[in-house]
Amino acid sequence: MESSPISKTGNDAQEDGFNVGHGRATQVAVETLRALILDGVFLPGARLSEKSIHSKLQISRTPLREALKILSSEGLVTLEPNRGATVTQLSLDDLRSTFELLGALEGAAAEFACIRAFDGEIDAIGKLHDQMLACYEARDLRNYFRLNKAIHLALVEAAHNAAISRVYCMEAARVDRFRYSANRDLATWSRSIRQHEQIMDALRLREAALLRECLVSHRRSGWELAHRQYEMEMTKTE
Amino acid sequence: MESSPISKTGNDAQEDGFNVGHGRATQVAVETLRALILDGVFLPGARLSEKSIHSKLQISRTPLREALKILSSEGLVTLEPNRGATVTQLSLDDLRSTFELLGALEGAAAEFACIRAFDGEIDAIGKLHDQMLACYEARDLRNYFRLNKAIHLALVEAAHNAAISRVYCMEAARVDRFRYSANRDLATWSRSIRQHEQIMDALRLREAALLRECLVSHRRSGWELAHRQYEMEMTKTE
DNA sequence: TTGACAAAAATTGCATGCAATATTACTTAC
DNA sequence: GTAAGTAATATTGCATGCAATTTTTGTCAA
Repeated sequence: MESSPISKTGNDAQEDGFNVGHGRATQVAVETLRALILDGVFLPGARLSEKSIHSKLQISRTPLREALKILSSEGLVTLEPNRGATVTQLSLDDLRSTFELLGALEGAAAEFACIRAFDGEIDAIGKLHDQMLACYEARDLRNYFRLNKAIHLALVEAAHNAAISRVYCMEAARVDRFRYSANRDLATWSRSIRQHEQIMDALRLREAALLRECLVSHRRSGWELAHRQYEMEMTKTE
Repeated sequence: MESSPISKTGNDAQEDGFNVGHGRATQVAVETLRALILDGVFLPGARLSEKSIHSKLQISRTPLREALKILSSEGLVTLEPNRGATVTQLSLDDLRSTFELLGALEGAAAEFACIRAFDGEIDAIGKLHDQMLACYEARDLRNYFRLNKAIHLALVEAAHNAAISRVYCMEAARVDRFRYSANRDLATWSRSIRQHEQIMDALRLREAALLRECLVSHRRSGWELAHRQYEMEMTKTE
């Protein structure tokens, strides 16, 4: 070797140590961006210019563009031809229709779960439920949300329907920010707890129609909270 | 101009006349590939190597790769790292779960449609229904399928729920090949017609529960047909 | 012939350069 | 000062070249 070692085609720009190797940059870009959007680091409406992200995340433009295309078809990012990407801004109608969709998915999942779930799965949901109750007693909102989300997901998965699970996860992610908002009074919180108690009872008895009814009602409450949260964010931003 | 006109960076390879201009290659790639996959030109399991498609469709690799990423998140294409893309092969379980999902979506849409649909929308569905009946009488299978699909779509759209419509279209496309298979005897066909009559009646009366019941029943029949079609294709291929 | 191993070819993944388009800054007339 | 027009700048879209990886081919020993 006569000259200094040339690693790749001008890869010298990448100075950080954790090069994940070949064939993962797009994947990394998708996951990083998705996390940043869902965690609210990139707020709705924010421009995601290729250059700014490139310099921030040290991801080259090609995998970045592929990632943006993927996130766009997930609905997290909005692409305008020759104008670049922005974080998708949900309209109130988007939010409403997505909540109705999630309700439909949970309702259907509930019926299938009553038929197909293993006893072990129901027990596992029961355990999550108990943990969630403990968080409620301790007024631990953060973990309450986490467990709440886990319960709803576990219930959907208990339906043993890959398509429903897949769509549910994707759509739920888009509106999570509004589902788990911090502004809830104790009355609202305790009502949610009571609904979850009913849900657990119906699930344990495998009463499909009843469980569906509980979930529909629960979701209606969830929508009202999300709606308020949405209005609040909008007025705050204005 | 002294030398011969240089158009773009070696764009001379593109000899066909219909250059759509700047900023549309990826879009074109997505739509072309999607059509080719859904029309069965590229069969499930077929490899979609970048080079072969590039030479066939005259689309350069960058927009092609972006298109494949998009189709992958739509579920039409399966990507394996460093191994390229293949047309997604649905397992029987994928097919079942997708049919169940479509049932859930149509069921929910039915209830919303009974509340929200304009009279004009219901009339329009009625017109499609009558046209479909005429195709049945004429034993015009091709147009029967086309109208059948249009009716189901119009019913979902009558729910005025963008999220449900979006997911329905995407998931329905993935399994269309199995829904509208040619191998149906007259008895099956006439049963489907009778179910559609009931659906129209329930919709006109805006009887949500009844309409849901009709759709669930209709879809169960559809699943049985699709299941048979799937088994047939599998045994034929083996 | 079969198996393991290695070289060669093919294929994917990524970085980058240039063209096309959009946006901003600037000039000038009114 | 404002509006319209134009030049300058920035940004996106795409083609291509090279590195990394996988697949195929070729070789030789058992």
